[in-house]
Amino acid sequence: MATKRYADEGFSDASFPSKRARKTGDNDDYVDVDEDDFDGPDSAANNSLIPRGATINFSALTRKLAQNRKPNDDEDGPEESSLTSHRKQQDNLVSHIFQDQDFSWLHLKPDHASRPIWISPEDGHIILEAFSPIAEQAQDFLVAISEPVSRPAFIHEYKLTPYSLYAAVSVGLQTEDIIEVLNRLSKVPVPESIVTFIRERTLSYGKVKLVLKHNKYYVESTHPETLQVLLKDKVIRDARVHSQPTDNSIKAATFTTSKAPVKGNLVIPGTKEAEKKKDDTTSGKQPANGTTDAELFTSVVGVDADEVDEDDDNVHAFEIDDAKIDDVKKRCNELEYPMLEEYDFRNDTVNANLDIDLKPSTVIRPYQETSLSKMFGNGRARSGIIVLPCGAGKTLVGITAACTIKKSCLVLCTSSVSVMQWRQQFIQWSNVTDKQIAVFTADQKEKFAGESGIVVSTYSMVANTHNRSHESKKMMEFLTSREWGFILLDEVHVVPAAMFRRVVTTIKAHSKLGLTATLVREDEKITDLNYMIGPKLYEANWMDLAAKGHIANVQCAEVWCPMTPEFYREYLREQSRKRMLLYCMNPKKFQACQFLIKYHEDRGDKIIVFSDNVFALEAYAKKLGKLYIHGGTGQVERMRILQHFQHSPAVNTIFLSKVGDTSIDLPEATCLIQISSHFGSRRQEAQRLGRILRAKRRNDEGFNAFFYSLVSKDTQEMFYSTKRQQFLIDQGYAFKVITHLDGLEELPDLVYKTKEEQIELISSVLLANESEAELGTDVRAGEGDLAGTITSKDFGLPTKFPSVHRSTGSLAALSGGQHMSYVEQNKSANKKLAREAAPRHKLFAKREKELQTARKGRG
DNA sequence: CACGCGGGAA
DNA sequence: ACCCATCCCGCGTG
Repeated sequence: MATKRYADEGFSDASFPSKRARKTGDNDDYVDVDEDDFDGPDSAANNSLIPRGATINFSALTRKLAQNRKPNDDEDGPEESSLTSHRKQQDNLVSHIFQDQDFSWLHLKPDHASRPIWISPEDGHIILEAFSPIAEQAQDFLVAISEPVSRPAFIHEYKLTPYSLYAAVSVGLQTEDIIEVLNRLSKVPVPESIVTFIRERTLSYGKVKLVLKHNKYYVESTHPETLQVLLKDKVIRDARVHSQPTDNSIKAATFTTSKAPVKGNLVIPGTKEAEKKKDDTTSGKQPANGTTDAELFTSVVGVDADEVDEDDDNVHAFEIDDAKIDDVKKRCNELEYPMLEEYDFRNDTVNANLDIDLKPSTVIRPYQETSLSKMFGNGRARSGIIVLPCGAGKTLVGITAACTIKKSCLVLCTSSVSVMQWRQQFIQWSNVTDKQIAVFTADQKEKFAGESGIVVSTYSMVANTHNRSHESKKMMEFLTSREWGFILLDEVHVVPAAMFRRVVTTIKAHSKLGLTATLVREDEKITDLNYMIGPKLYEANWMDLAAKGHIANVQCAEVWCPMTPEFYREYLREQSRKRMLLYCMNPKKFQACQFLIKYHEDRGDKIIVFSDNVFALEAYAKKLGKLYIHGGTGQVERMRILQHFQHSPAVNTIFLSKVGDTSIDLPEATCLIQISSHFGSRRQEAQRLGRILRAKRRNDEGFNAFFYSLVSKDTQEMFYSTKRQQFLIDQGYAFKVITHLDGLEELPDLVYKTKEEQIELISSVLLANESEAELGTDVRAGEGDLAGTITSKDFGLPTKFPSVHRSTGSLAALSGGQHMSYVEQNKSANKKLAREAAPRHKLFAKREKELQTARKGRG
């Protein structure tokens, strides 16, 4: 094996990794063949990831290179012409996927077929062949260094960003190792531009840590020169504490040097390791290598962990005054050396320990263990964010982290319902006692007894500045006056909101863990989290978890409901707000909803129907004779309805408004129907889907849960629906479009079957709308607007109305012998729609312009 | 003091 | 371009 060979050649000294990286980082390495490389076929065949030592078949190589020439090269002869046509065919296929991007000029490595990734030199996008035998390991690596963009079945897309690289460095990866592994995985040599980008972005990011150790704060780095740079700054220099009074000029150049932290004998409770430890009394040995950072590399490229970590053996640090921490942090951000926070909780003797542990019966799942190993990989608690889908056990991850740190812990949630849930789950999974855990909300203001404990509260409780009750003030003093070992931020995607971000600064916590299922917002504030909390430590792949049976396998579908002529006429003449009501109340949608409920109730499913619009919610639920909950429903009534839904065989369907998105502890459901889905919130869509991910029974059909979006055809809903689905599509969910529900017409007691009923529905909608409109100060409809004219007030996009692209021709062909007729809505088509609808990014706009002028020049 | 209501905030 | 939720507080009852 080539790695071995390097060791034999004597490169295994301390500088080995960077030396080797320099060698392989040279792109020509893969094309230039020196005789050293002809060392037999076995060396390459055994390990597809070895860049050098591959047997190179020259004719194959030249053929490869020829094939990768631009297609418009001149060709003659009969053979070439067939080749040309083949190439054209290929080109069509490829350009369909990659749009206007053509990278066929890139040199493929000779053994490219066994390497699973491809890197775009222009924008740092990485394409992964998910069907590669080593895809899983490659995925582990890619998740660590880049941002997952899209992960459908076969081809995954990732993107290198400054943040992702920041995160990579922070979990312990080194610049040259990142480049090296990328190079080994890649079909094409890692482009120079990308190498430069990685070097630039990892030069300062993630290199500096703020560590609390033996109750002193240290600025720590594996690179002494980085510390020197920081000390050139006055603010930081002034914050420095010299342990022994020595002459500054000499002392300034020397740092405390110690062994780099290792995981050592830290055991995360609930893991297999912990299980082993219990049986094994002679537990002096290092735990089995399976969770360390270095393992990442071993699994991917077969480099020994020792080799990779050699640079990392020592860390250098200087102490700083704890009163000046905030100044130093701020200054480091300004200097572009953001400090990662690490908490050496095992050596914190000032803050009292909290005697909690997981119950012996509690065992965590492999991916939960993986996410926690990213956090505790070096034996300290790193601050950061863990992204897991709903129903995958985020709470247990948080609780396990708290049980590992064993210090006072503050948990913050978005609603009081989840406050109670967290408390309940803590008691369920760990041996925490009633006295150790306290709740702080508007109606319960408890403190824990003793030195240490857990407080569960809401963001608004802690962030609130105005109008404090006396009790709250006292409680806030309690929270702000003490040092917290650990702060858990549930639904961390809400934290960037201007108000909530205050909590991060007012509470003193040594380590912060953010949990979320959907690290997306429609604004760009999500990136702020990198510096407010820490980097993303782990993100699970939904499809992966579904395949392994941890979360439900969901069939997603978009049901197109045509508008009745009467409704469509009203729709066209109305303003946006009334339009929404009209497409929600579309009789065809009513019928589709009724049909789907019947269909799934007959299968024995439990169904939740979501509607953002309360008017529609009430109308649907009443018409179809189902129970419903919305914001106005009292707490007691809510519980009663949910109880019925959960236990009574007579109640299999409930209707929910936005209350269902968060703040309701929903029982398990297996089918979900959305009847109103306007604004394009990807997060809401994902959150709703998450409501059925817990369902894992009925495995016989292959799918355990169903997710339907009912969409009124040729309305704005089509556009929003596409936008909303984007997050799930990126996670790998395929939305099918249902244009016809077979058997709907034959449904007994089908609602709104006659024209008279439909007309009546319209007038009730318009009437309700009138009275409701009086409350608001909506702009009245323009007097001169004619029916059928799309006014300029309408969303500003009249020419790009998405329905134009979505309408299908013949429906007859789609209705097969099945209960439902499906037509595949492919991902790229969805993406295309989204791209056309949304304003293009500057970069793309520029590119497009260039291409257009180029085309003009040619034609 | 346990409620239910209305108000303000975001 | 926007409604629906939540939260907290304070006040009034039984």
